[in-house]
Parts: sequence; C-alpha cells; structure tokens
Amino acid sequence: MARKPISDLPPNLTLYVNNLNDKINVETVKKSLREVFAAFGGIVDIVAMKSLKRRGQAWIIFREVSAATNALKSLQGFPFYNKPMRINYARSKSDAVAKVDGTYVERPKKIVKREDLRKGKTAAAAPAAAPAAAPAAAKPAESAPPVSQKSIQDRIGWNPQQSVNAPKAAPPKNLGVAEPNKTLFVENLPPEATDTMLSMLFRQYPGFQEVRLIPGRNVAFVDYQNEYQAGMAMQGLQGFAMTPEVKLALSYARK
DNA sequence: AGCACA
Repeated sequence: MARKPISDLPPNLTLYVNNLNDKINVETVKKSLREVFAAFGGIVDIVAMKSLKRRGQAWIIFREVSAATNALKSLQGFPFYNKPMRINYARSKSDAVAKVDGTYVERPKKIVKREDLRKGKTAAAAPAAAPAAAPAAAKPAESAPPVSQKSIQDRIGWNPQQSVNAPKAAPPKNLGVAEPNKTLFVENLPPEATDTMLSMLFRQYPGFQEVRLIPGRNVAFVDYQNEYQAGMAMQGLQGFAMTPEVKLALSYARK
C-alpha cells in the first residue's frame, strides 16, 4: 500500500508554517522560530509579516533541503506559543534562494488595488460600518499565551501518540511514586532539542520557571514554582513525542 | 484561513 507522503508538495528549501499565534509580536516569533528551526540546519532567512493577510504564517528558508525535510517531520504539530505549528513545504521558491541561484527576477511592483466599491449593493456592502462602536470590554492579555491545567491534547488538539507507530503509550514510570519535587528530570531528549524548544513545551504549564538542558546528555531539568505544578506538567507531558521516534520520559528530580 | 519576498 502506498504510504501517504509527508507533504503533498514537493520538497523545497523553504518551509511554509502556519497556525502561528498572531497575538505574539512578529519579531519575537521570528526569533523563536529561528531558534527552534536552526536545530535542523542552516537557516538563510525567515519571512513573517503582520498584515491581515499574512499574519500567523512564516516562511523558513533553509540552506539544505534535507534540513527542511527533517524540521518538517520533527516539528510538525509542535506547540509553539501554545498553538500547534502546521508545516508544509512552500509552494514556490523564495527570493532569497533565487537570488543565490541566479534565477531571481525583480517582481512587479505591488499593484495598488483600486477601491472597487460597486460590488452590487452599495448600501448594504458599505465598508464604512463604524468599527468605532465596538470597543469590546473584555480584552485578554495580548502577549501572554493563555495557560490552563487541562491535558496538552485537549488544549492544543494534538495527540503525539497518534502520529507515531508506537504500540503503547509511554510508560507512566514514577508517576506518583517518586518524591514530588518542584524540579522535573527530563530524559530521552532528541539531540536537536534546544532550550527554546523545551521552554515552549514546559511553559504551557503554570508555575514554569526555567529549563536547564544538560549538554551532551540528552537530559534536562525543568523548574516549577512548586511540586504541584511540576506534577501537572509531568502528567501532561509524560510520553510527549518530541519527534516521531523519541518520547519524553519525565520524573521528579532527585532531591 | 491565509503561500511572501516591502
């Protein structure tokens, strides 16, 4: 049987990423994207914009297609500012690479769209509908992503288990057995794991303080404000598939 | 939802 392709589009040096959290400042997003994606290879540039039509999306331009492919597979669905990234190959070649391979042609200047207001009804379609009348009272925090204590699957709609051919879920190891500790011990990290990547993951749980990646050992420590919060994070992320092959193993750190 | 390059 034909296995389904990793993407419906042909491999490309550029990855198209969407479903990004557009509440986050675009420069911040670009920086974080760079940190996360750079773990898979050299990055030429990242394009992201904040206009209505283009927000929530980014183009990650790699130096090698293999790096792009790896990142696509490994980071598919990865919770980035609390939203699972959707990743695909870009449909076309980025200007940045066209400039390098000599195929770049100056693209036509943006055609300034003439206001075409006579779309049929003039009155009903009137765009003048005052935006002033809606100053909405309840506006949530604009930069801080919301957090809750529900399981990660419920919140981000991503079940790492189902994207994997693993017969069983990760072993619940020491859940409830080991001495609770506000510091978690994380094992089974993929070699591409970075501080940023881990922060993205663990900061979703209230009380997150910091993550300490131990170089060369594929393990990390993650601090929360108290044992209870550490426990919530541990339950939520136990067995989390960092990559299709590698699942996190979490336990309380030794005192 | 939305495939850009200013």
